[in-house]
Amino acid sequence: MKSSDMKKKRPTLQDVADLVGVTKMTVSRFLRNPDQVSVPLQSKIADALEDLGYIPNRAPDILSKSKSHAIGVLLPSLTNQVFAEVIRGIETVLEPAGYQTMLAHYGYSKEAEEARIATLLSYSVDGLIISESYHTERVRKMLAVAGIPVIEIMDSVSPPIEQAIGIDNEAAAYAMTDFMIKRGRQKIVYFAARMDQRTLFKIKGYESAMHDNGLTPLCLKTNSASSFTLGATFLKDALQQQPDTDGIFCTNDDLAIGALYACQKSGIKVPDDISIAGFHGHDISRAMVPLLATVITPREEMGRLAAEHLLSRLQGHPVSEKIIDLPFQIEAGESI
Amino acid sequence: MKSSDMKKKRPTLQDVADLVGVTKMTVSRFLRNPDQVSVPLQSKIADALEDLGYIPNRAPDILSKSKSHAIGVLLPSLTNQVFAEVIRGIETVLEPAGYQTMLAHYGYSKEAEEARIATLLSYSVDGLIISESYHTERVRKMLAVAGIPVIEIMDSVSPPIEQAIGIDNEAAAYAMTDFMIKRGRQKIVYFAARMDQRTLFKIKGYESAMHDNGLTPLCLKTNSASSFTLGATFLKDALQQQPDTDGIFCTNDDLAIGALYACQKSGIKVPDDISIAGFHGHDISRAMVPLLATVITPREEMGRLAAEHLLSRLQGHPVSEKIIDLPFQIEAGESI
DNA sequence: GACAAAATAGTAAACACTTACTTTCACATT
DNA sequence: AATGTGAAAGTAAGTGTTTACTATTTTGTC
Repeated sequence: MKSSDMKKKRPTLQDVADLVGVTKMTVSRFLRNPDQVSVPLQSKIADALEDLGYIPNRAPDILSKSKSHAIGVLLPSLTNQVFAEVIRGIETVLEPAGYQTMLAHYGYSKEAEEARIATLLSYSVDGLIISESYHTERVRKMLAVAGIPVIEIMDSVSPPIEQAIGIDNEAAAYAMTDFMIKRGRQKIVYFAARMDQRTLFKIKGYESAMHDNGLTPLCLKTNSASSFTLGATFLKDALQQQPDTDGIFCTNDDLAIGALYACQKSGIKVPDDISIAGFHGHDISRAMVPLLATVITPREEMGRLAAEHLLSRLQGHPVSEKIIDLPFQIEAGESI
Repeated sequence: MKSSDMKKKRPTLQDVADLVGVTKMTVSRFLRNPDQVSVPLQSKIADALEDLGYIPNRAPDILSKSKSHAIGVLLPSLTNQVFAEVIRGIETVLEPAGYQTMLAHYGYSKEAEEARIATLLSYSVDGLIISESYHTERVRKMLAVAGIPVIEIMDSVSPPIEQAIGIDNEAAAYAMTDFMIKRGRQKIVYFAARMDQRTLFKIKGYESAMHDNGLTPLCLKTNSASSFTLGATFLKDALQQQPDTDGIFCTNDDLAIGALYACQKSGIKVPDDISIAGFHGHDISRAMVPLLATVITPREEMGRLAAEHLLSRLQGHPVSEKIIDLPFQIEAGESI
C-alpha cells in the first residue's frame, strides 16, 4: 500500500514536531505557554500547527488524569419543555467555564438510568447533574465509586445523595390547591401525567390541601406523556366522573392549556364555570388570553445553580448546603 | 501517607484482576465475551466486578482507536423550541445505537462556532451534526482534517460540506406568503427576529412572493431572539408604519402567537381584520383558539434522519444523497 | 499413553499527551 | 580560564484498555 492510499489520520503533536524538526515536547510546551520556547521556534511551530490544522486530542489527558472537562447531564426526557430550559441554564454556566456537556436521557426507566450513568461515567465525566429523587442501589454505588460531584435537580425535599437543588413540589401543589379553594372552588380535580417522583409529590400536596379543607380529592392519572390533547381528554373524563367540577389543577401547563382550549371550544367559561391552573409558568401561559394561573418555577435558574455549585465543588469547595430549596410563586393569572 | 489516607481511585481492570488472581487480559476477555473464559473464572470475575463496582473506562479505547462512540451536536441556540425537538429526534436514534450525544451551542457567533467544533473534535467525536449553512474557512479545514462524517441540518438548499438535511426555507416562506395573497391579503408584513441564515432565506421567499404578485413587502427586523412579547411589539410597529396592514407572516410561531394575543387584547379580529401566520407548527399553535396558520416543518424527523444518515455513514456507507429536502406543509388553521 | 488440536490464559506493545527529570549550551561571574 | 547559572530542548515513563502474538493446559483420538 502506497502512502497515498492510506487514510490520513488526524495530525498529532509528533507530526507537527517532525515538520518543525523538534520533539513533540517542545510543541506541547508551545501550546501551553509559548514563552517557554525560543522566539525563532515560536513562529515555526505556529506555522506548522496552522498548516496541518492540528487539533489537540483530549484522550491522553483524560486517560492519565481521569479528568475530561465534561459534565454529564442526565434527564428523564427531552420532550418536556421544562428540561429544555434546565439544559439551557446548565449550558449557560458550563460553556463559558470551558466544560463540555454530555447529554443523556432515560425515559423514566430505572434500568435505562443505570445504563446511562454507567455510560457517562465511562467517559470520565468530571461531574454529574441528574434528576429525580429515587435511585437504585446500583446507581448509588456507581456514583460512590466514581467519586465525582453529583447534583440532583428538580425536587428539593428527599434526602439527596450529596446535594439537591430544586423546588418543594409538594408544598407548591399544596399552595396552589389552597389558593383555588380560598377563591371558592370546592370540586377541584387534579390532572396527572407521567407518574414520576415529582408528580407523586404534587399529588400528595394537592390531596393534603383538599383534606385539610374538608374536600374530597379526585385525581385523573395516566402514565403517558402530557400534551395539549391529553388535557382535553382529561377534561371530558373529569366532567363525566364529576359533573359539578369547578376547578382543575394540572401537573403542568401543557395539560392546563389543553384543558383551557377544550373549554373554550365547548363553551365552558373560564374561570366563571371552571377554574384552571397549570404548573411551571412557561412563556406561553404568561402571554395567552386568558392568562393562565400557574405555579411559576425557576427552571433555568435551577440549571444555572446546579452548574455553578458543581463547578464550585470541582474547584475543591465542599458542599455548601445539602438542599437548596428554590422559591416558587403562585400566579393567579385570569383563569382562576 | 498511609493507604487509608489516599483518595481511592476508581477501580481498573487491573484491580479486578488482582482480586481474582488473573491478569487484566482475562477480565477484559470476560467483559467482551464471557465464554472466552473458563466457567469457574466466570463467576469469580463477575463477583469481583460487582464487588468493586467496576465501570469501564473509554479513554484508552478512544486514544488507541480514535473512536469515541460519541456524536457532537452543535446548534446555534438551546432557547428555541425548534432545536429542542431536533435534539429529541437525534437522541431517539443515537441512544439505542449506543452513541452518546455531546451537546454544544454557539449563540449564532462564528468565532464561538469555531471554538465549539474544535472542542468537540478534541473529544474525538465519531461524527458531527451541525446547523446553519455558512461556515468559516477554519471550520471547513478542521472538519476536513478530522475526517469524520458531518451532516448539516435545518436548510436544504446551499451546497453542503458533505450532506445536508432540512427544508427549503425560501420555498416554504414563498408558499405561505402566496397562500395568504391568494386568500385576498395585500398588505402583508413579515416579522423577523434573530437574523440567521434561515431567516434570511425566509425573507427572500416572502419578498419574492410579494413581488411576483405586484405587492410591496415590508419586513420588520431585529437581531434579538423571538418571544411572545416581541410579537406584540412588532404588531404595534407594523400598524404604525402601515395602518392598513391586513396580514402578518412571522418567522416562527412564537412571534405569531404573541401578535395574535396582542390582537385579541386590543380588539383586532383575527382573521377578519388581520391574518396571522407562523412558522414551524408547534403543538401549541395546533391546539390554540383560533388555530394558528403555520408552515408545518418536520423538526423531529429532521433530527432523526440526520442521526440515521450519520450512523449509516459510520457503518461505512457512502453519502446517499447530498441534499435531503424534507417536505413542509401549509396549514391554514383559522387565523388566515 | 502419545500427539495434535483446541481451549484457556499470559505478555508486550500501542494509542497521544504531560509530568518530572536530565542534558546541553550560552553567557556571566570570579 | 574555570565555574556557576539559567534558558531551552530532550528523554522516559505513565495513564487503562485492546490487539496480536505466545505459552500453557486440557481434551480428544488412536
